[in-house]
Amino acid sequence: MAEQLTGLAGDRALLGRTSTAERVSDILRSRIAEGYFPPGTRLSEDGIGGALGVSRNTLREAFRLLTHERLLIHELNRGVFVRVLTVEDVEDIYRTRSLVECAVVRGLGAPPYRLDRLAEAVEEGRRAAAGNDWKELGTANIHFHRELVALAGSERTDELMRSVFAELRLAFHVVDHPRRLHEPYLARNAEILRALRAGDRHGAERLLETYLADSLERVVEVYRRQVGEDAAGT
Amino acid sequence: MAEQLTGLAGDRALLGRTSTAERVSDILRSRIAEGYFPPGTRLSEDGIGGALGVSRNTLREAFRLLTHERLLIHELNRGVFVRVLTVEDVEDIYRTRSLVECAVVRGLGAPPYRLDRLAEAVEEGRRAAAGNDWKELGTANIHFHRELVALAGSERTDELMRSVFAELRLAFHVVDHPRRLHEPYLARNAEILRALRAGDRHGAERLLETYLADSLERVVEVYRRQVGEDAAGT
DNA sequence: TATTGAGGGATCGTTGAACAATCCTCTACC
DNA sequence: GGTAGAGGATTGTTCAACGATCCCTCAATA
Repeated sequence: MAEQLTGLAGDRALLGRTSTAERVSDILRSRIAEGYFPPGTRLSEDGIGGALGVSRNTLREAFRLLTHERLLIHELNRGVFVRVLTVEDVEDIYRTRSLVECAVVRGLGAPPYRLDRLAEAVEEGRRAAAGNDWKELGTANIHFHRELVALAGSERTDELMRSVFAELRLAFHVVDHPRRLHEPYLARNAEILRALRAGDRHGAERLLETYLADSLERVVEVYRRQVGEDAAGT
Repeated sequence: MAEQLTGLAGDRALLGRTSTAERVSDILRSRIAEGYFPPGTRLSEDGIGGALGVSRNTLREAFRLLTHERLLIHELNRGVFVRVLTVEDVEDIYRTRSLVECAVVRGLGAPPYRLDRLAEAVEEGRRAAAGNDWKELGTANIHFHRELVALAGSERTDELMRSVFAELRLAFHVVDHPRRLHEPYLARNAEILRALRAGDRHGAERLLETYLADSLERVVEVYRRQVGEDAAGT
């Protein structure tokens, strides 16, 4: 009986996941991720609440969840807006990524490492590239780096970086040439994976460091141009 | 005129007023931090709401904010409780600290560094120790490490670690011998500061690494005993 | 023409109330 | 001693209402 109960305890997470606010935030999150709500969009309580058929309180809780993930910003008495990243934000995101991701690789113990999920992310990227789905490739890239962080085995670090990656996606949605932005990094992800497979975490760290520096440069370049255009259009 | 306006823009943060829920959560956060509400305390909606004179809805909003910060946990139909960290939580906190703090020190550029705030935290610790105020010394220790992280100059990293340090304080409140827990590290903080002053970031990183390993060991040791007692008492 | 100020509509912030669902305690019972 | 059930207390959820704030419009003024 005892082991049956402890086995059941694992299912509790599923049972507790029935919150309406979480489901609403899931919907909004994917809408934002797919660009349906572009950065800067205001999400009105009445509009969204009416469309989804949930009460204002529930919706506000969903907003709060997404605000905590930095996908929305909340302005008092004005409502919530899809976050618009500044170039400084993008730079800070990469600063944090470089700090944490490199530290994770450096802090890996002796090989071998559990790289199956990392390899799966590379495969996912290959499939996306083969199908010319560049947005999907961007998602796969993010998965790769999330799995990289997961190698540290720290729940908190995972959560910290998850929100950073979610922010990064906001930046990706502003740019209009996803292929130029994501394609070069597929090969470099594979390269990092190869280095880790060989047990060369030092080499992997170096690769990662230049990877992030290059990626930042490119994102900022494209991003700055895009933001400039938007500002001119306003 | 233009430069006056850009100068004014910096004051906008001050202007951004806070909602009632935020103010309530500020109050509760500092109460929790100072140990007024020890871990495990149940915060009843009626009790707190009545004492603070806010409605249940507003209070629940404040609870949600703090739950997102991991300071409270929410049990369905039972209410919210001040979080009780498990030993695994403490270990994960230190895992994250070690990862990030060491990475920050390693990632410092060429000296000299802006160490005034770090030095101020050490001074704060000295004053607390001189006054035999060991809880205050724990706070000063946390300040030291927060300022250490701030050297990276990353807004996101700062915020990430702020919540980790807030959690850590929860652990500190469980132990009953704060002197044994905090006193040894005052000298070691000063030592790290000295290494950084000398521009020896490599040495500082090594000091920090052993510091965190030792601190974790001691906290876990004391913590495990305390938690064991509590479990026996229940 | 540009700026200022008043007014109105829309939206958000907060409260209070209501009712359902759940938990906890205490009692009665076997 | 252990169990079942009743009752009270607390939380979960929704709704309606009102005040506060923001934004837009428009007229008055320099």
